[in-house]
Amino acid sequence: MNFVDIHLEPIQSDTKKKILETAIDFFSRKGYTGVSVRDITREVGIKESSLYKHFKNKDEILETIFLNFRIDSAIILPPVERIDAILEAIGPEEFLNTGLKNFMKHAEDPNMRSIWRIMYIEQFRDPLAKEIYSHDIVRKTVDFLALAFGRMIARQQIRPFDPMTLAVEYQYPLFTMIMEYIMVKSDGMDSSDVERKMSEHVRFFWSAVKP
Amino acid sequence: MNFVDIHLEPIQSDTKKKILETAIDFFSRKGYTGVSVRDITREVGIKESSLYKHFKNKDEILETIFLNFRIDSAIILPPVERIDAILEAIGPEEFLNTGLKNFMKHAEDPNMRSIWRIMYIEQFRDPLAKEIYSHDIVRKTVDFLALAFGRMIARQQIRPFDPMTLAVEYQYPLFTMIMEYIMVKSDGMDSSDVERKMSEHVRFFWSAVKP
DNA sequence: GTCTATAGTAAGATAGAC
DNA sequence: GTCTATCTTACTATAGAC
Repeated sequence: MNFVDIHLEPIQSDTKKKILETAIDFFSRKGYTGVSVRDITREVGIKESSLYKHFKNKDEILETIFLNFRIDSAIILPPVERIDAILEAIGPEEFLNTGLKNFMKHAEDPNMRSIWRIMYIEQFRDPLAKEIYSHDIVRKTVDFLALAFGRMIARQQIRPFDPMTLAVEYQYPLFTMIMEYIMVKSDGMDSSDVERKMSEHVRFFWSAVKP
Repeated sequence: MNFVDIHLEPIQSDTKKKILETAIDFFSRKGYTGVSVRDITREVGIKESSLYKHFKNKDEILETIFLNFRIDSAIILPPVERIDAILEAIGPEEFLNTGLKNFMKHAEDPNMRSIWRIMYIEQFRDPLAKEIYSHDIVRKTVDFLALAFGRMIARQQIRPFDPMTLAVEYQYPLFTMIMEYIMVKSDGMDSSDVERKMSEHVRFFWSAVKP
């Protein structure tokens, strides 16, 4: 995974990258307040004082993680302007399946999954984490889907429900499943049950809305 | 709210109760590792050493919280044996609405909502919290619903889908909505949007499965 | 069951040599 | 950019007087 620092510059230094990856791993398992700078530097193999040559303080590490989450999660959804073109090309059922595939690709990276865990935890403690999760993930996704379902209805590709209701009905179960998926994978367990649930959901939803 | 200690004895002492409620409040906002014994005793108005007359250590406070969550969350669902009687009495749509009402009543207590936040946070860090949330909440609820939907199908009260699929389709969106509800309420914000989403979900689901 | 006092450890962070 | 050394504060927990 390619990280950027808080000035959006790519992180080149191996040590800085290792600090970040270790922090991501530890924060995701113990929470930000449950991990000390000592824990991180011990794992990286440097002294505590050296860490401060790479990050101003412990908080800047978390900021960096949040920033990279923002950037990398932004590409899960295609731009709103492309909705019509996509619906034209592949139809609504495949539209939904492709969205799922996009997320799965995004979540292939273990670092990314760990960052999801961090967002889940820190949203309760950190106002910025909460803002990022509830805005960049929840709201953005639901708004995008409401638009997409609106277009599907206009094209008579699905039955005429309220688009926002459809967006919630489609995405809210997925939010729970995504959390389960992140959990299962980070425990090194088999994820096929969760993935089956996701496919089954798309199927059920489609059967409920198809014309 | 009436708490019990780790030996299942009701907590009578006002100080012990105040320690527990303060811990619940603080843990729910900053996480277990983000709150010190000092933070708690300062708020309660006692010295740190006094806290150890009530709890063996910091960990025992968390154990007590988990135990009380287990006990109080267990009464959200009626016993499995009563499913048929309930379906007989009120029918499937009202069955679902009543389930929602039961949860809402359970979540009326601010302490209870704070404990839900604690479970959300600590499941990522604490194996016991994870076990409680994923078993006592997720699995138990879904299994209960699968049974209930199976009975509804046998009674021809809904269309014959796979009961487990129905359970997931019904409950997984609610898990996300419950989390939203807990969040919104603990921020002192208006919860009517989330509550509307819940009702709307029951309506949508019912329209998808009704005979 | 409260307090004062204190032990012993761990925390975040900095100074300055190399 | 790494290290040693250190500062200061904060942490959990206990001893013992009242």
